[in-house]
Amino acid sequence: MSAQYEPGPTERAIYERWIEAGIFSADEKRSRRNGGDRDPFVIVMPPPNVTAVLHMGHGLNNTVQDVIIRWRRMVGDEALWVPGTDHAGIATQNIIEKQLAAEGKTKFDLGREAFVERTVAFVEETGGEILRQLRAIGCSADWNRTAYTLSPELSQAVREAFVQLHERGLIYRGHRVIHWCPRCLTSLSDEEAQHSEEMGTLYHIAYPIVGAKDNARLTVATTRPETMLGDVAVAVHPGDERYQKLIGKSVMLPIANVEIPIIADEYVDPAFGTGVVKITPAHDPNDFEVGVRHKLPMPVIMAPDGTMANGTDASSRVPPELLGIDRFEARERMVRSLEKSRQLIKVEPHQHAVRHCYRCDTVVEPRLSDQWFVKMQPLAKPALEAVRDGTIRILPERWEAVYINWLENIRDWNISRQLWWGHRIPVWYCDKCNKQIVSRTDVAACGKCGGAVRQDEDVLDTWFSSWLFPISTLGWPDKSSAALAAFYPTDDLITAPEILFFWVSRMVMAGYAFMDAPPFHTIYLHGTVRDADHVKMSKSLGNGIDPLDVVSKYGADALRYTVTAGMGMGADLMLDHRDLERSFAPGRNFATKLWNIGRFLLANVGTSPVRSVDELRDDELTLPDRWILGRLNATILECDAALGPARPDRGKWRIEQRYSGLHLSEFAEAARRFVWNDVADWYLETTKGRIGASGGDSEVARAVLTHVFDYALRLLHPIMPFITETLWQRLPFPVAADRSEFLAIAPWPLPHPRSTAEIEDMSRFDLVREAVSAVRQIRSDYAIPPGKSMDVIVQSHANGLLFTEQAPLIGRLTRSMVKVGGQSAGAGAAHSVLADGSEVIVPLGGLVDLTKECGKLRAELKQLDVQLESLSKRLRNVGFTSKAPAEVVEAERKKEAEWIKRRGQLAEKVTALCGG
RNA sequence: GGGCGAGUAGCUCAGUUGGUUAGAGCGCCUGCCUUACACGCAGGAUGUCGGGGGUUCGAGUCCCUCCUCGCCCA
Repeated sequence: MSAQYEPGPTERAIYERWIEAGIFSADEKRSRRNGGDRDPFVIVMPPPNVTAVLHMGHGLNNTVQDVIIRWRRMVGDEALWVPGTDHAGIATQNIIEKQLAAEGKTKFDLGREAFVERTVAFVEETGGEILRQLRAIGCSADWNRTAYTLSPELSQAVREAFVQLHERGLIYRGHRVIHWCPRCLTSLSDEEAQHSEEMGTLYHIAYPIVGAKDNARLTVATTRPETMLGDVAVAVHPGDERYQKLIGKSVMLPIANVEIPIIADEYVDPAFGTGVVKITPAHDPNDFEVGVRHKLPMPVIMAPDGTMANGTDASSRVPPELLGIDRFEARERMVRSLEKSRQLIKVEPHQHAVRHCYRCDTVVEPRLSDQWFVKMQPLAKPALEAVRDGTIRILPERWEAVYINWLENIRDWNISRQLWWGHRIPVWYCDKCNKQIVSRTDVAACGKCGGAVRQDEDVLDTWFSSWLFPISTLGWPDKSSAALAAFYPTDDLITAPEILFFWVSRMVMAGYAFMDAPPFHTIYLHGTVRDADHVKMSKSLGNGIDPLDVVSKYGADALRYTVTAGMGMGADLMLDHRDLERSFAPGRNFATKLWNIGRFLLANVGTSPVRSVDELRDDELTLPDRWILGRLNATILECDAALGPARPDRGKWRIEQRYSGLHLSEFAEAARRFVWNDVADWYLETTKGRIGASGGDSEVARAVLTHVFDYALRLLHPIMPFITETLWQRLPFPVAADRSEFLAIAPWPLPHPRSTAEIEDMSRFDLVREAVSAVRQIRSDYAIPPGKSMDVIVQSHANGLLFTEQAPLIGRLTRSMVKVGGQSAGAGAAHSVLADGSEVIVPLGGLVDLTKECGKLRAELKQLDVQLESLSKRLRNVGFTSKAPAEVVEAERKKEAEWIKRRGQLAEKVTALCGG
């Protein structure tokens, strides 16, 4: 075995063997729902963009999923992790358009068909690269089931969903103001138009009142003066006394020179600005509502690309000198012009929310247009109820409130995108008879008049396909799909909070809408990966970490362990991109530690079969054996408690289980503590004198050490699959043991019932460890070189026998000669009093510093007195003894007795040594 | 403006329905290349649990209030 673990070649080879053995493939027939003998456990992967490359966000997200799916696979579930990608309409189209731009072309030069062909070719070549990268971090997805939103199967599901919802009256075509990205040239949903607080400017502009004798003017406040060319009215609140007399009159719109009415509408906030607002129905969603109420015209004064233009109903509102000018440039020019004509009254800084395109960050332009919408309220109802009644839980808990709040105020979903890349909307229009045909299959001619038809030019929002992922990837709408029967509903959905609305809540809606069942019972929202300054990692900011870089430097296991251990429930993960070594030290160090434990074990235990721990008799086991087996038991219980329960009991989460489980960092810590602090630091050291010796005890030590390491590797496998598999493959095993081919499918450890004897042994060995620490502390305090042997005397009333038995071990662990009982060494010794009142004495002759020794003991005594005083005070308090639970009081009494005993020992020592 | 969350060691975070002397990793200090491991071993230091008030026999944990930061939604 090499002295250094080499993750690179090892990981590749092992992954290959797993794939060849097909252990990641789930079998429908084995699912209990299909008559098999295993509970299905299913995770559907949040599909990355088909053009994406792996970043730490993916690394984190998929590590979490893999830890969970590997855990369930070992427990014995029919574990299925469905991988896939989505076609990412806007993002992918942007890439191709950029390529074209570099060639001096636009998509219009190619035409729609050629553009789509080129995009398909691009995706075929580079797409799915990210899924190959996921293999490098060990992801155990069922690659045979890899899905893609634009595949024929999933496209069929999209059409079926659209048509079904349309038939149910839940999809309709609407004419209204939507969010428009002038750069992507498409509409966006509310969720895709993300607002950020920005400092803008509030311009107060004077609109002359028509027919007023004294040249009176109304002052209107706006942050977007360029849109005033589309104003069709100014509005005041109907109850605003300042403007009562003006309602019904009109003002002259500056620059455009159009006369527009003064109207009254409840929507106006009289306290904001001057209490007068301009109404621009085609370029503001609220103004649009006002426009509808008052039956106002709706002139569009911008082209789709955000330049000023006389669009629908605008006649010549935009003056020639502004035509073709970008909206922001137009804003400045208009402000200058208003200033010149003294119609700019005031300019003040103003903080407001500005919406940006979530794909390209361009400021979104509200724009009047025709789009397809999904009516959300009926779909939201069961999705809301599912979380309220515990059918679905969200971890961390606080997100449930966010989810509920969003669904309660849900608005209709604009699913039209003016793109070429995506699922074309399955609607055909007959120009002859105006019939509109919504169809699952392509339509060639109008069914009513036989006239020619044309398909809707637009495509669907990418999320309209990904919201179907849990059902479409399993075969829906084919109701006879074996996969759907075996694996739906799925179990956990693991993703980042950013897409709770985009995707997660919509999947819940789709689950109920199309399967009448929730898609999963657990939503786990993990944190965000940030750099050392807490800034979210991103490629554009240059603060990203390439997971493959980490894999090649330190191994996938190091990456996975660091991520798992470093991430509290819902907490963000901080990693320093400038110092990978330090960032991933926890994982790398731990992997190395495992490797070295393995080296020790193989060098000492060897490879010949060991005895099975089940056949070891109690009287053969040493105290350390019983202790480590007890610790293993406790660790298994801790890991299970941190991870589970995996699913709700009878379809609904009971309140006491609802927020437990999936505490991956606690799972990682429990397993690490066992391996490092228990096995390596203590147990392994105790075997050093035993394994080499002849006789039966050597076999006992070989068996126990092998067993605890075997089980430790099983517990750690979900987190560090490669190194644990490598080591496990080399472990010696009992002859008769029924051993699986891979650790990846080896049974998850089960705890043994703990006996009273084991619990006693635990505290007995703890006392031995305390004695060892006491000796080591003395060695350190007196700077006695580690290599130099010392004499140690242990005096114990309570546990003399224990120390006599364990004296050789204590001696070996401290490099000393331990004698129990015997005469005190008097003044020339260092002392330590243990919890049970036993004393550890190290005679040091002239070496001992009496002042130092007395100071140490006195400080300890003083500290104990303070604690004892507070404890005794509590016990004297009748309120405490009468009101606190009996077992709490009892424990405190017991503790007091122990402390008093220890105090006596200490005080005696101080008197004897330091003269009181 | 509305809602939610966080503030615990230098840093990142645990801390279960209130109940031992508040923990871990990384970092820091001291000594060690002790034949598994210096990516390590042994020992050590470090906290008015954001401030204030309250409930309670008992508060990091529950309530109120203030301060700071973050997120989501208008």
